[in-house]
Amino acid sequence: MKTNKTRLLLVEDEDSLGYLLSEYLGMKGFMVKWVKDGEEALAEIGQSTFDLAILDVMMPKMDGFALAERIRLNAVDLPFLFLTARSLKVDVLKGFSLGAVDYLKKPIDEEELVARINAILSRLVPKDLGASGTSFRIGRYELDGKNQKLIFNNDYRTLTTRETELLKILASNKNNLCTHKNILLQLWGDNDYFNRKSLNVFITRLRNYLKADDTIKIENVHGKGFILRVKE
Amino acid sequence: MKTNKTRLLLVEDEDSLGYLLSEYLGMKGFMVKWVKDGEEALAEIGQSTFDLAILDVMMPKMDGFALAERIRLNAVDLPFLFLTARSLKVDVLKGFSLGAVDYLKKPIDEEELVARINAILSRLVPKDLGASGTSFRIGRYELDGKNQKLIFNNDYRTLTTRETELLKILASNKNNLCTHKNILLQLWGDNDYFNRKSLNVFITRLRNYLKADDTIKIENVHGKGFILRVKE
DNA sequence: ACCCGTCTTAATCTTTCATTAATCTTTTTG
DNA sequence: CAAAAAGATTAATGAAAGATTAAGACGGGT
Repeated sequence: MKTNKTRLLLVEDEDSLGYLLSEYLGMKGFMVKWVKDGEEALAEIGQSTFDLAILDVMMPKMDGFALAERIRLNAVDLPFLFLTARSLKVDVLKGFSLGAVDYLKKPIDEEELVARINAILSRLVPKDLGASGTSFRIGRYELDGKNQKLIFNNDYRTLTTRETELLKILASNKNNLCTHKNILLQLWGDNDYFNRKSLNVFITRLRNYLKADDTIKIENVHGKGFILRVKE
Repeated sequence: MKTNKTRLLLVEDEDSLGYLLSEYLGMKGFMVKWVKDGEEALAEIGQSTFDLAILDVMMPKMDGFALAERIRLNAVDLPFLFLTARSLKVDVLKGFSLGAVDYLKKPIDEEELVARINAILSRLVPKDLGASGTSFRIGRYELDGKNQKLIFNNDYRTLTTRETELLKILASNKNNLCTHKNILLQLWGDNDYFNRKSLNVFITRLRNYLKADDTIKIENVHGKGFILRVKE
C-alpha cells in the first residue's frame, strides 16, 4: 500500500549508525527502508520506488560509488547522497561526478541530515501521486515510466499502462527472474488461469517493441516466469 | 540578450576569498558577479537575473541570513547557498530553514564548490517561464498568460480564462504528463465525471487553436492525462 | 430584461486497450 | 518418442475513454 510519506532508502553496513539513522528519520516522518549492502539495495529498488537513497561509501562487497553506478543504470532518476568518513577531496569530487545530490562527512548530525534531505526534496519536481516516475535504461532503449514512453534513437512509442507496469517490473529486476506469481500479483492482484494468458499476450507485445536491440531479450523460464536479459 | 552561461551572484565581503572565488568560478565557465555586501546584492538582483546566489554568512551591515530573507521577498525562486566559517549546528539549521540549497563550511575547496554548484543546478526544476513569469513559448506560438493572448505570426487570439489556465498548466510541464486529476484539481478544485467531460472540450478547443504548428501537439495518455509535446 | 461571451451538459461518433479465444510451437515428462 | 502442459502468436471482441460538435445554462454588463 502506498502512503504519501517520503520514502528513503538507507544503505549502511554499520549496525549502530544504521539503526540510529533509521530510527531518527522514521521519527521525523520519513518511511525508511534500511538495508546493509548494495545487493539488498538493488533488490529493494527493484521492488519499490523511493524518493531518495542515502548511501554509505565504505561498505563490504559493493561500495557506495559502485552502488551509485548501478542505481543510475536501473533507476535513472532516483537521487542519492553519500555519507562517508572518507572526506578525501578526490572522493567528494567522485561522488558528485557520479550524480550525487549531496555528500556528507561523518560524523553525521541527524538534524542537519534531515535539513539537507528536505532541501533536496524541495528542489525535486513534485511528483504526481500514484505516478511516481522512474526511468530505466534497457539496452539502447530507455523507459520513461512517468510518461509511459519507450524511447529509442530520439524516437518514442507510447505504452499502455499495463505494458509500462510490466516492463518496469522486468527492468527493475534486470537479469533476474520475475516469477509469474509475483508479476500477476503486482499487476492483477490475483493469479488465475486467465490473467496468466493475458500476461503472455503482453510479453509478446513487449518483445515486439524491444526487438530493435538484439542485446536484450525477454527470456522465459519454463513454469517459473520471465527474465529481461541485457548483455552488458 | 541572454547568454547560456550560468549566472552566479557572489556576496562576500572578504577581499581575498571573494577575489579567489570569482576568478576561479569565472575560469570554470560561470558568469560571476561579485559584490561585497547585502545592499549591493539586492541592487544587482533587481537589475539582472541570476541562477544561483552564493552568500557569505558573516558580513558587516547585513549578514547572509538577513540577505537571504530579503532575497526570498524579491526574487522568490532564486536559489542560494551559504558559505561560512560559523559551522555551529544552529546556524546550519537556520540556513536550511531559510530555504538554502546548501551550506558550506570554510575553508572552501574551490573544486568541491564547483561540484556542488553543478549538482544544484542540474537538479533545478527547469522552468519554461519567460521573463514575465506568465509568458510561455510553445513552438511557434507564444502564450501571454497575463493578457490571455495566444500569439502567432504577429497575429493573436484572445483566450478565455479557462483556456489560458489549462494551456499554462500544459506549457509549464512541456513534454511531461499532466494527469487528469492534477489538472482538474488545479482548474476545478474537484475531480468528477462532468469536469472530466468539460476538460475534453477544452482540450479539443486548444488543439484547434494550436493546429497551425505541426511540431506541437497535445497527446493523450489513455486513462492518465495529457502531454503537450513540442519537437525540438 | 436581453445580449453576448463563456462554461457546462448532452448526444454521438471514434479510438484505445485489456481480455478472451483460437491456433500453433516448444518444452517437459513418463 | 508421444502425450500433455506451458508458452507464443495473432486476431476478434466489447467496454471504457476520448474526441467532436451542438445545444443549453449561467452571469455580468448595458
